[in-house]
Amino acid sequence: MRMDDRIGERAGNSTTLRARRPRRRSRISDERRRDLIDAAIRSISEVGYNEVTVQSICEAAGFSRGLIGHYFTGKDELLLEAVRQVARELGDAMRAAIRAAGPDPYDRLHAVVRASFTPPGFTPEKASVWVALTGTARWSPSLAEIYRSLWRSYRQGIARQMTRVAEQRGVSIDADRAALMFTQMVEGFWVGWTADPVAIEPDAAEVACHAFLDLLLRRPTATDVSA
Amino acid sequence: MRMDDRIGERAGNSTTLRARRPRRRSRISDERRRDLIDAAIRSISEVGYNEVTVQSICEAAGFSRGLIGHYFTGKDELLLEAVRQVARELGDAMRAAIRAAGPDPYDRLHAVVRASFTPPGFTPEKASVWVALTGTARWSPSLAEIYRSLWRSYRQGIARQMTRVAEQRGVSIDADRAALMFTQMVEGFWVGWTADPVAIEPDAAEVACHAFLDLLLRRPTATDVSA
Amino acid sequence: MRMDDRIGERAGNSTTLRARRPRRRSRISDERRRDLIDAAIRSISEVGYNEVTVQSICEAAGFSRGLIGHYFTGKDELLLEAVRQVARELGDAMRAAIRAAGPDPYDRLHAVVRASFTPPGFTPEKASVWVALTGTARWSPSLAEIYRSLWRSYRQGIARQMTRVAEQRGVSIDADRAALMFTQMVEGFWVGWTADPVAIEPDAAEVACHAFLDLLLRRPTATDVSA
Amino acid sequence: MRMDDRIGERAGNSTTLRARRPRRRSRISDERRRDLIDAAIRSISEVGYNEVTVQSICEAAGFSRGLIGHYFTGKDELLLEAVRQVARELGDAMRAAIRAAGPDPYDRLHAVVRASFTPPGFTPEKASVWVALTGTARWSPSLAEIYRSLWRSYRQGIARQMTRVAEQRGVSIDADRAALMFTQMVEGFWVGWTADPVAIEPDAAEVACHAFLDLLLRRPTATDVSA
DNA sequence: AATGAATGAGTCTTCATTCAT
DNA sequence: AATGAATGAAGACTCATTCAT
Repeated sequence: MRMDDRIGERAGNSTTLRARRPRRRSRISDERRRDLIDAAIRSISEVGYNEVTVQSICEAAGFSRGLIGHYFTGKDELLLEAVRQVARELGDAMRAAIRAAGPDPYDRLHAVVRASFTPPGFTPEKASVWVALTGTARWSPSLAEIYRSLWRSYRQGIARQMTRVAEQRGVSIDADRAALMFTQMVEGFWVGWTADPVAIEPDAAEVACHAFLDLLLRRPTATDVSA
Repeated sequence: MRMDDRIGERAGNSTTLRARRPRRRSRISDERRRDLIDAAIRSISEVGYNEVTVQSICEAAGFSRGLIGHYFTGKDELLLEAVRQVARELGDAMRAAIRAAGPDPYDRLHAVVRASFTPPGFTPEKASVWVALTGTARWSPSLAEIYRSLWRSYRQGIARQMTRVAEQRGVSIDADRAALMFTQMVEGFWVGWTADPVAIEPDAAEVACHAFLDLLLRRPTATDVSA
Repeated sequence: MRMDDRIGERAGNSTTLRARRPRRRSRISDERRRDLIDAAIRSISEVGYNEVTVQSICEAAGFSRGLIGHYFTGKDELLLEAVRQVARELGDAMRAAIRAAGPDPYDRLHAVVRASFTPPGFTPEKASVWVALTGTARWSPSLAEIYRSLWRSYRQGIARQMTRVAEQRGVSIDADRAALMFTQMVEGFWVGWTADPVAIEPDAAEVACHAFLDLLLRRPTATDVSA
Repeated sequence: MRMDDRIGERAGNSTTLRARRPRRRSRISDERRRDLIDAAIRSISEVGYNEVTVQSICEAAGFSRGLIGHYFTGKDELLLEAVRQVARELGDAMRAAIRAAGPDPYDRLHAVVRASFTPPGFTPEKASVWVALTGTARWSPSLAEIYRSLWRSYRQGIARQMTRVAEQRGVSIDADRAALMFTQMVEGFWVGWTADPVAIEPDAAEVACHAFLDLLLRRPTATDVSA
């Protein structure tokens, strides 16, 4: 199916080509949209992004095929909303973890690590949707945008905390580069777990990321040569 | 399209229901298979794994649609071969880089890093095919197998060299975990570059990975807390 | 096209690889299935079993090509149902004729003959579908089964009535063999009419079959040598 | 595949639309044509008329796919020749049987019966090709013509012999009708054996046809009522 | 003479979408 | 609000045929 990026915007805002009544947002309307989005997430996770069909989604939602047309301009929009939803929940989980970790930047970093590999931030469903997204983003501006914004804000937060820890410890680091290394390692673990869950387990991934932070933020020896 | 994993094996071995001519491997036959595989790689890279069609491949190859049937069981087998080909070339490039780097394990590690982000190992085409693979492997045993084998051998090589460097330097590391961290960081950079080529550039990725190695293998301070 | 005999069973029972909605039998659903089956019969009769296409059927039914997928697993299933339908109607017509003929076995035999060459049992459409079936049954277990069951029951009924007439008249016959001769003669006339309608007309065929019955069931001379 | 009846004529005579070198009949040329025709017969018998492909024929002949174009205008012509060949051999076998039976018309009739259900006239291969023909003749003028001519001559011969026997015995029969009954019974047995070889065996068929002749040609009682 | 490489038309099937009820 | 009937476009695959070698 072709990701039609013109309808990537929110349904409410978009003016699609063929006139379509905007269906004012009632209580039940929101509920159905949500039902379908959740079903889409489950369905992607189950059969894969390529194999999802309107049929498989509506079956997962317990509704008939035709319903989708009442709440979304089409399959593409629904899928996009589903991915957006996952991205939003990932971001929310991170923020919540940071908030819960208290003010200490070191604690916060490790809280982010934990949140990155344990529910509700990391779940099999979310991870597989996310990885499906990464595998398609290159050819879909809308998905790429979702990808960019999640990591951009994640990365910024990480860099900020790293800077503070480094300052606390008197360590000098290139925070931007370190944050980049960190986010891509996390990304790599997500992808790895999805593609090869035997070799890459969430627990090990979490431990590895904690270790990376410590490696990065430990005080170097006098003779240290690292850049 | 459904990745039918039963036909993942080489065409020569598979016995489909309808007897299929074993197609003696002639010179031209091999050449055409190669042509089509290359075209498939280009086509995946151009339009994405989901959007590749027999037509897009054959157009890229400069042949008519029907030709695929002469050299492959079907589209699925061709795509699989294309992905295998990419994986093989990635592996070959790594091995060649190591060989070229000479015997020193430290040089070898950095050579692998370089090869991971510069041609011929890393090319936009290969990277995008690879990332398409990672986004689908979860739902396709054949793709998952390709994924596993590439990283498994890559990881082993890395761990071996890391162990040797650590011994040389008198540093104690958990080589397996370090290798895991390393491979997933590389994977994360590949995915990141593909999905967001502006934020993540191959050069920066390479620098970051070199830095990671140094971080990992530098002599720690007496007070260091890392595992 | 290949007659896939694995899907010869009713759609409701079959479990195909991809789960297929059992399609609740609604009023309109039954009606459409029937429409398509009738159209398939017309289409076979018109262009021949080998030349029937999904398109020719749907055109005959006045629907679009895609509809077939809603009501049948595929073309094969539809064709099989069409042939089953013809066989069923043939059997029904015979039974109805026998019932209408009253209790006398001699009357019943001739009623069967009449029904075998006049509507509604025998119609050009039914005959041509039937003959198409006979020409393919050898290579299709499902069609062969249809063939077998029709004639088996036809033959049994004939043999029973023949036995009774023979008893009435004090004639000794080998009823099974006679029934076999009879059914194959009828079959031969059907085939003959279809392939060469000029030489073999239904009227003549009917007369011939009546004559055969009389020949068989007449009282023999004292010197008769027939077995 | 569409039976293109315009090329039903012999290759040598026909002027097909696209210019085609007539390929003068050399020794080897005739041999190859014959090879291909035989292979076509085997192939029809094996996979059915509908499923025969140029590939299956050429494989059966031990040649490559392209060869067919050298000796026939196309698949259709080859199939037609194959069917013609079968019809010719059936006719030849009947004539040979009659000749071998000597001058007595009664012997001749039974010789025809025997030849109709035993090799070389009747063989599984020939029978299945023949039945495939009967199932398609309705929609193909060329096949219909083959059908007609075989039975026409068969029927004439039978009628002639029946007349002679009837005269010898002083029995009055409608020879044409009797011949028709006879040929259609034979046809019905052929079809029946092909479609349901368990219920209808050649031996039983032969016995039944002998019985039919005796039934037909026995001296009737004074009170006989048959027409 | 024979091969097999290449073509492209034709067919079945899937599926997103529309719409009357 | 929800259904499911119907459409038609798009894709994969088969296969007869052509033709250079």
